[in-house]
Amino acid sequence: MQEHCSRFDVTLATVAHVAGIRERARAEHTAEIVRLARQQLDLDGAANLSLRAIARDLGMASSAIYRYFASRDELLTRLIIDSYDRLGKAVETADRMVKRRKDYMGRWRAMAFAIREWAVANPAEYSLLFGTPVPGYAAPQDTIGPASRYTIALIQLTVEMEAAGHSATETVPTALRRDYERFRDQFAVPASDQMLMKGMAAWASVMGAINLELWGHLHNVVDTPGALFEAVVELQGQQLISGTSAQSRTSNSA
Amino acid sequence: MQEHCSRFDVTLATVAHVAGIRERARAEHTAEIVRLARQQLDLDGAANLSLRAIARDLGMASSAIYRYFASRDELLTRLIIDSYDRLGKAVETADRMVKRRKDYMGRWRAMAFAIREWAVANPAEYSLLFGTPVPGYAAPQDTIGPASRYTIALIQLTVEMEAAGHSATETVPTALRRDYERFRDQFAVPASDQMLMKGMAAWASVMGAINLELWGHLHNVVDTPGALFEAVVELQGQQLISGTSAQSRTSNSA
DNA sequence: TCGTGTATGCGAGCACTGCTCTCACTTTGC
DNA sequence: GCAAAGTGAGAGCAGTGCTCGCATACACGA
Repeated sequence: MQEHCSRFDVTLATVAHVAGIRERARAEHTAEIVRLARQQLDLDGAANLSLRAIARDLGMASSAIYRYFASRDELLTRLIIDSYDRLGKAVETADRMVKRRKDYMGRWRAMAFAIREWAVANPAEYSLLFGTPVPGYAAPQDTIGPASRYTIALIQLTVEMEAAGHSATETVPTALRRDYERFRDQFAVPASDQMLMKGMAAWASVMGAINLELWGHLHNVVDTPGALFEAVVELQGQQLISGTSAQSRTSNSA
Repeated sequence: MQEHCSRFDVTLATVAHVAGIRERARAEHTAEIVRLARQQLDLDGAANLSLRAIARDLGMASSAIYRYFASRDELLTRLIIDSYDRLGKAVETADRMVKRRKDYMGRWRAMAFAIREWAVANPAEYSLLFGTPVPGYAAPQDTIGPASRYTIALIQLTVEMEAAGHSATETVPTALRRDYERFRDQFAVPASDQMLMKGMAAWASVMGAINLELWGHLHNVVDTPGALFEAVVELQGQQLISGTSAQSRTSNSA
C-alpha cells in the first residue's frame, strides 16, 4: 500500500511528531520530484518531460504526482524559477570574482562568459528559459522576479559605469524614452537612456550568439563557437565602454 | 470508402490519364497536408502539431497520412525547408528593393527589418526555425541549403562592401581564422576575416533581439520592441560600416 | 481486353501521454 | 477517540505517433 514511502517511514518514525511527519515527507517528496524532473529535463529536454516517467522513477502511481504539482505546467514553472535562480547566481558570483570593481570591461566579460558557460553546461535548462515558449503556457508572475536576476546584475554594471563618469552619446528613439523612463522608476536604477539602450543591445547580442551556438545554427560554419562568442563580447564591450572617461578598457580577469 | 478524395475524383476523372491520375492526386494530397500543417503550426505552434488532427481536417484516417510522410519529423522537416525558403525570399526581395546598391546601410537595414517583420508576421514558423530544437530531431541535410539562403544575402552585402573599399580592422581570434578560411572556400565568398566577424556579430545581434522580443523577454520592459530593434540595427550597422571609405552611412530607404 | 502488381485508404491496435475521479488508508487537530 | 484533511492506488478518458493486415482502385504489360 504505502511501500513507496517506506524509506521515509523508517527514518521519520523515530522523530515522530517533531516537525510533522507528513510535512517532512511532503517536502522530501516534492524535492525528489523536482530532482527527477531536472534529471529528465537534462536528458530529453522540456518537451519530453513526462510526469508518468517521474512517477515510475519514484515508484509512485502517476496520479499521486498531482498531490504535489497541480499540472505539468506547474512543475515546469518550478523548474523555470529554479533555473533562473541558478543562472542569476552564476552571473552574480562571476561579477563578484572580479577584484578590481572599476574594471568594467573585465566585469562585462566575466558576466557574459558566465551566461554562456552556464548555457553550455545546462543546455536543456537554458532552452527552457530562453527557447520557444510552450504554446498555451503563460509564464506566471512568480517567474518574473527570478527572471530579472541575471539582467539586474548587467544593469548594475552600466549604472556603476555611469556613476564613474562614463557617458553614452548614442541617439535614442523617442518611442523608447517612455519605456526607459518607466524602467528607471520600476527598478529604481539611475541609468541614462543612452546607457540603457547600449546595455540592451549588448544583452541581445550575447543572448543571440548563445542561441545560435546552442541551437546548432553555427554547425558547419564555426567550429569554435567559444572564440566567436569571445569576439562578440569584445565588440559589444567596446561599444558599451565607448565614450569612456578614464578607466582602463582592457583587462585579463575573467 | 473513398469519399475523402471525391473532390479530386470529380475534377480529375475527366482528364484521366493525361498526367497520371494517381500522381496528380498524390501531389494535391501532399500539398493539402502541408497546407493544413502550416495552418495548425500558426495556431498552436510546432509542439502541438498533430498528424491525427490533420487527418481529421482532411477527412482521412490518421494512418493514411503515413503514405505521404513517413513520420511527424519528416513533415516538420518539410515545413522547416519551406519556411527557410520563405524567409530567404523575404530577405532577398527586401535587399533588391533598395535602389541605390551602394547604400550599404540602407540595404543592411532593409534585410534586418525584413527578418524581424517576417518573424513577427510568422512567429510559429520563426520559432520552428530558430527556437529550441526538438530533442532527438536532427536536421537532415536537406535543410542546410534553404537554411543558408537568408544568411548568404547578408554575407553578400559584406562582400560588396569590401569590394567597394570598406575595410575592417578588428582583431580576429586565431581560433576563428581557420573557420573563416574554410567558410570562404566552401561558399566561395571573398570576405576578409574581419568583415566576416563583424557580420557574424551583427547577425547574432539581430537574431538575439528578435528572439528576446518574440519569446516574451521584453514584456514589462519595452513596450515598443520595434523601436529597440531599430536601435540595435542602427548600432550594429554603424559597426559594420565603421572604417568606411567614402559611401554614405545614412539613408532612409527601408 | 484482361490480369497482375502496386499504390492507397481504412480500421484496429499498441504504447505512450496529461489528467480526473473514486476509494481506501493514514496522519492531524480538536 | 473521532472527525477532518492529506495522501496514494487504480481505473478510466481523451488524446498522441505509429504499425499492421486487409480491401480496393489504379497502372501497365501481355
